[in-house]
Amino acid sequence: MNKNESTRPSDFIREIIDEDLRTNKYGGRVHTRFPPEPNGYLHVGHAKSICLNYGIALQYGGLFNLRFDDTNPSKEEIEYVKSIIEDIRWLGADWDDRLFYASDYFEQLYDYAVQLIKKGKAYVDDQSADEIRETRGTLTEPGKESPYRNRSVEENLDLFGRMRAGEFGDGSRVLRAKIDMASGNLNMRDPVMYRILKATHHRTGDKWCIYPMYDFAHGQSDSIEGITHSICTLEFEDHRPLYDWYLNELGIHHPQQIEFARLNLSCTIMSKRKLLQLVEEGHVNGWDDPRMPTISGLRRRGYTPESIRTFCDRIGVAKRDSVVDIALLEHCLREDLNKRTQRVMAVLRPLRVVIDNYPEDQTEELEAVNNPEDPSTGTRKVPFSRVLYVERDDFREDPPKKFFRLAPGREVRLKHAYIIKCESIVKDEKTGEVVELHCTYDPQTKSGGAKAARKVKGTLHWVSASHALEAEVRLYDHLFVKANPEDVEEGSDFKANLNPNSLETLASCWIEPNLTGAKSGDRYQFLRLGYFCVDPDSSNGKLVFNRTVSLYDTWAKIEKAQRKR
RNA sequence: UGGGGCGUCGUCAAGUGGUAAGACACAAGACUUUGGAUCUUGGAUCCCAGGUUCGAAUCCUGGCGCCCCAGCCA
Repeated sequence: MNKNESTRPSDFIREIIDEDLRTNKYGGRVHTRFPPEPNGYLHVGHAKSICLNYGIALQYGGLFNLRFDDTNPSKEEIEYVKSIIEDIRWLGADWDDRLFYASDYFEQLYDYAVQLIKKGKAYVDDQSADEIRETRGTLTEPGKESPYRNRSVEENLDLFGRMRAGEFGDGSRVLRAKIDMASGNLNMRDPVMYRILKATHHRTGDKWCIYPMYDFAHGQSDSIEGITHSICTLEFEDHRPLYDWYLNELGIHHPQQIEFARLNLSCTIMSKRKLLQLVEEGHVNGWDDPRMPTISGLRRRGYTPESIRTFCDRIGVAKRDSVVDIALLEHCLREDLNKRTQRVMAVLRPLRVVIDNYPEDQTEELEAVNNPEDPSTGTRKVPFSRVLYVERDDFREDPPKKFFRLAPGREVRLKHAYIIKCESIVKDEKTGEVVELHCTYDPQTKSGGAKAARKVKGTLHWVSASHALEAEVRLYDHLFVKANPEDVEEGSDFKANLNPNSLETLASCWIEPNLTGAKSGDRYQFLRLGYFCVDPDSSNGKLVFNRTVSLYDTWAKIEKAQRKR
């Protein structure tokens, strides 16, 4: 990420920060954080938050912390903290040595709780979870005060100490803040601060058997770290009064919580719970399945961190619920890949072509530009010979209007090579399927040659049959068929909208020999087809490619329009 | 019938009383040895209704609509 402010849009959060800087609210400091709970993998929605928080720190010359909100040992795992760290690094955010965990603060948090008890602002409640729920009231009715609400400070102190000591069973008691059971804001109706959970924590082990709730841990952790602007999503708006209450009662450094709308993307889902469901029920092949909106999925798919950052900049930051068209993400991807990716030829659905008038034993090394967008990347040699493969889609026995590709009697240019003409076709006797094309080439039309200027309507990519490498190619499409996956019939759920064709595997494709030795993660543009990257499933013997995103396909659009007529 | 938010082009999103940026998508065209890339062109009166004002998307009043909250989850 860079701090190029001219391209960075302003938003209401930066306006608040500008104002705080103007009034010297935090002594000119700007300090943000990203506070993930390690109970799942990060997705693009998190990327938006990371880019926002890190971007602001960078822009204002401030600091950015990574802090795991690990206050619920029953849901959290070390596997998730590892993946989260890896993903944020990959995205390009940098927290220097400020990697923290809410669990680092358990002792301090405990002390804060004791302070509140001493102030008469917190009490131990012996009611069961059910009783607490029942007495919380409803959206329209106030709650009832707990019979234990007015215990003495001494008794509360004693009980809380014994809770920590492990004298009581899970769920038998909680520590509650004493606020207002009649508040219109349910979060203020004596919220639970600590619960008893005899579970092993991935960092603190069995040291604790009481754990702070999010509301009690989050704001105080922000405070301890000296955070100035605590940026979170809209659903925490209702929690801000509580966030403020704890900090005010404790009289400690008071960051400002600011809420923004989380990212929603069309044709996919962002709920961690549902993503987990897709993984566990085998609808996808893991968290890093290239169809997943997870950072690890996007990475494996071939997305660049730059393209994701650009995307996050372009979608803006606001407070209204919104659904961003996934086409924008894909546009940012293509824009980046177009500039940086080497062009290469690959034939996904091969159709054999024999150039009848080309010498049987001859091979030419033709010069091919690596990237027309970046001449400094130079050229490479591509072998040409008598037997080639072209794309099956590039031939039609009975071509429709505006079809500029190969057909009986038609001429076409082979990229970097010659103009060829289709003289005859060979069909499978039984199925009638076209299995081979016989063509002639015009030696005068060699690319770069004297008479190369002759124009033909179409240009095809190709590969020399005897030189090409065989590869597996995985084509991906949107995970869901509807823009809004939740748009389903009564009684059904989002899985009904899963796209049955989101993955198509092509087992034997042919790619130009220059890709020998391509490594996992390497990205290429397959000419006229799209951007592809080498999947980690590749072995020495066989390369496996993921289609990151297709190229804009004007012909497909024309054809679709023709079908409508 | 409680509390908290939000409503500007198909989708995001600027605009902060002076006469509706930009991006994506879409459509049309130019160019092209990737039907790629690139370039040009096109389109919103701002949820509704009143009001204030010379002038309102921006201010006031009243509606309507959408989202979030009743975990000892975050």
